[in-house]
Amino acid sequence: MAHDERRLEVLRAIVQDYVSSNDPVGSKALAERHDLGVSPATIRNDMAVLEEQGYITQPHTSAGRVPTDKGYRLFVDRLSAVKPLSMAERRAIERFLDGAVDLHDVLGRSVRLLAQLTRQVAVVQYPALSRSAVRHLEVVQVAAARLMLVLITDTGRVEQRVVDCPLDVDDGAVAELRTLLNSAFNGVKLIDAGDKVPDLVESAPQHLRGLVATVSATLIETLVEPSEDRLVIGGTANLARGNALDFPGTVRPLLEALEEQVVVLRLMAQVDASTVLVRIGEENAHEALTGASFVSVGYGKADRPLGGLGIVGPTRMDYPGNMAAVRAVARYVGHLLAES
Amino acid sequence: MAHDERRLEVLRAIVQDYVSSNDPVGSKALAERHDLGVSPATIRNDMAVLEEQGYITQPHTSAGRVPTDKGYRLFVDRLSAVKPLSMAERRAIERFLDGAVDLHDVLGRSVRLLAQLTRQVAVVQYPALSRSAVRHLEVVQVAAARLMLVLITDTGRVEQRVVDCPLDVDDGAVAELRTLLNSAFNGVKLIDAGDKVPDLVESAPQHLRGLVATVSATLIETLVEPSEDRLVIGGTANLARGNALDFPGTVRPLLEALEEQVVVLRLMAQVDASTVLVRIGEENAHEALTGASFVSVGYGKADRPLGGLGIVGPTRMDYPGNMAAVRAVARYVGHLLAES
DNA sequence: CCTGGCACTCTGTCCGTGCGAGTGCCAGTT
DNA sequence: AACTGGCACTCGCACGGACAGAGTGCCAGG
Repeated sequence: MAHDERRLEVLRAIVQDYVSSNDPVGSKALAERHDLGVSPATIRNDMAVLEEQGYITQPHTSAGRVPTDKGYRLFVDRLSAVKPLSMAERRAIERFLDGAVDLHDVLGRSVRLLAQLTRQVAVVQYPALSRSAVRHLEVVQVAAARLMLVLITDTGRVEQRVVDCPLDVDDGAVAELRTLLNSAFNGVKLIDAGDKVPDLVESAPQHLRGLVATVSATLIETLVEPSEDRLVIGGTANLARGNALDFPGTVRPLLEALEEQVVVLRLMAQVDASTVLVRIGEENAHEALTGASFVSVGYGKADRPLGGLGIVGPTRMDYPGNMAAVRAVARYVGHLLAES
Repeated sequence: MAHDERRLEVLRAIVQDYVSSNDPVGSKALAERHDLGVSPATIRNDMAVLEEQGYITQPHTSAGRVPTDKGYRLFVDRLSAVKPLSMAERRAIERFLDGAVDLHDVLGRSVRLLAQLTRQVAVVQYPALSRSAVRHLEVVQVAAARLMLVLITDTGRVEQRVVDCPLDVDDGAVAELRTLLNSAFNGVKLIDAGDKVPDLVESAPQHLRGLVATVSATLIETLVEPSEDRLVIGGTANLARGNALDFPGTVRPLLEALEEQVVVLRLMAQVDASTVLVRIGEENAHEALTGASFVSVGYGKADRPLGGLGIVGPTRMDYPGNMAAVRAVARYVGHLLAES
C-alpha cells in the first residue's frame, strides 16, 4: 500500500536529516525539508508506528526521533543506493594511490585516503598470507647455527623469521637449502604449503633432511599463525571530532579495541570482495563497539579476497557515501596488488 | 641560602601534588601533606615569589597554583632523580619483550609495553636504515623487465623496492647481479653505501653495467629517503583518559600530529642514547603539542643510536617515573637488536 | 485517511544566591 | 629579619527555580 511506502520514506528522511544535523528530528522540520505531501500531524502518526516497530526512538519525551540500530539496518538494506563517487573523487583515489613504492606504502596510503574520504577511522588488513603464493624464499645465514628465513609473496608481502638449527650450517648447505625450498614452494599458495612438506623432506638429500625439516616447520608455523595478521589503522583523530555527541561516554574503549586488533580482525574475517558488509551498533556484539558501525569489504578476487578494508564510525554516519568510498578504494587496492 | 632552597622544595611539592591530584594546589594542603616545617602563610609568600619568577601560575584568582612549563622544566632539571624501576617492573619488561620473533614484533611489543608502563601514548622508531649495515641483498625477478630488490639489515629490518629495468633481464643476469651486489655491499653501513656505487659500476662486467647502475640508484634512493623512516605508535587510548582536564580543547590536533609522524620524527632526530630528552609543552614549538610533553631516548649504541623511542603525554605527567620507563625499555630494545 | 488545533511534557538555559577555597596583607611574635 | 595567625576579599562553582521552545499525543472535523 501507499501507506507503508510513505512510512519508509519518512524513515529515510529521518535518517538523512539526523545524519546531517546530529539533532533529533521532529515532525515539523521533516515536513518542511522534504516534500512528503502530508502535514506534520500525519507524519507524527507514521512516526508513532515506526517507533512501535522499533525503527526509531526518542531520547526523551518531547524530543525529536532518532533512528535505532534496527532503523539504520532497514535504511541500509532497503532505502539507500550506494552513492556513486564523483569523477573528482575517483581521480583523487587514483592519484593518491599511484606512486606507491611497495606494499607497506600502498596500504599506508589506502588507510589515509579512506580516513580522509569518509572522515572516519580507517582500517586496512594486510593481504592474508594463506591466500598468497610464494614468489621467493630466501635463506640468510645469521650465525653458525642460525638462519633467517625471508618469504616474499606475490602480493609483495615480506615475512621474516629466525630459525635456530640443531647443528652448524655451512655455506654450501645454505645454497642447497635455498634451491630446494624455492623449487618446492615457488608459486605454491601458502595455504597448500603444508602439504608439500613431507614430499620435500623425503626428496631432500640425506645430509639436509634435518635442516629441511626444521626450516619447513618454522615456515609453516609462520604461515599458520593468524595472530600475525596485521592491520594498518588511521584517522583515529576523526574520533575526537563529534566528541561526546557520537559515542556513549568516551571513545576510549573504542580506541582500545582498535589497538587490540583482534576484534577488528574477527570482523574482517567475514568479508568477501563482492558485497559491502555493514555491521551496525549492537550487531557487532562487542561492548566497545556500542554505538559504532563497521563498513567493510574485501579486496582482491571476489571469491577469495586477499584481505579486507573498511571504516569504523558512529552508527550515525553517511552509509551510502561511506560504502561507496570503501568499495572504490578496495577495488583500486585489489588492482594494484594483483598486478604488482 | 636556606631561603631559596625551601622555595624549590615548595615547587617540587607543588609539582608532585598537582601531578597526582590534578587539582590546583593551595598553601594549606601543601603544609599538611609535606612537612616543610613552616606554616601556610609562609608558603604563600614563597608561592608569590615563585609565581613572579614564572614557575607557577594560578588558573584564576583564588584557586591554587599550577606549575608552568618553566616550572616543570626546573623540576625535571634540578628537582627530580630518575626513579629506579622496581624489580617486578624490570622482570615484566624482560618477560614482555623476550619471545619476540622478528623486528616488527620487537617494536610492537615495545610500544605496547611502554604505553602500559607509563599510561601514555608510546612511540617507537624503526632502526634508522642509514646506521644499519647490509646483511643481505636479494634480487627477485617479478616480470621480464622488473626486479624486486629486498634489503635485509643487521637490525633485522627488511625493505623492498620494485625496480623497472630498461631491458629484459634473464636468469643468469639476476644471479650475477645478486652476487655482485652482495659482495659489494655486504657488511657495509648503509650510510656509506653511496660511496661504493661508482666502484661497483666500474667493476661490473660490461653487459651488466646498465643494470647495476639502475639498481644501485634505486637502492641508494631507498636508503636516503627519510620519509620512509617509520614509526610505531600505541596507547592512543590513554589520551581519552584524563579527557578535557589534560589538554586544552580536544586531543584531536595531537592525534593528527601523531598520525602525521613528521613532527615526532623531527623530535626523535634529536635523541641520543645516553640521556633522556624531555621536551615540555611550548618547548616543542608546535601548536598541536601545546600542553603536551615528550620524553624520549635513543636505543642502540650511545654515540650512534639506531633509533629513538619515547612517550607523549600531558605536561602534567610523572616525569621521574616515565623517564625511568623510557630508559629501561630503550636499553632492553638496544640489547635485543644488537644481538639479533 | 488526513488535517488543524490544543494541552501537556520535558529539556536546556539563564540567572541569582550561597558556599568554600584560596589568596594577600598586616600586625604581632620569636 | 623571618615566620605566623588572623582577617577581609575575590572568585569560581554548584544548586535551584523560572522560563522559553520544541515536540508530542490526541481529538474533532473535513
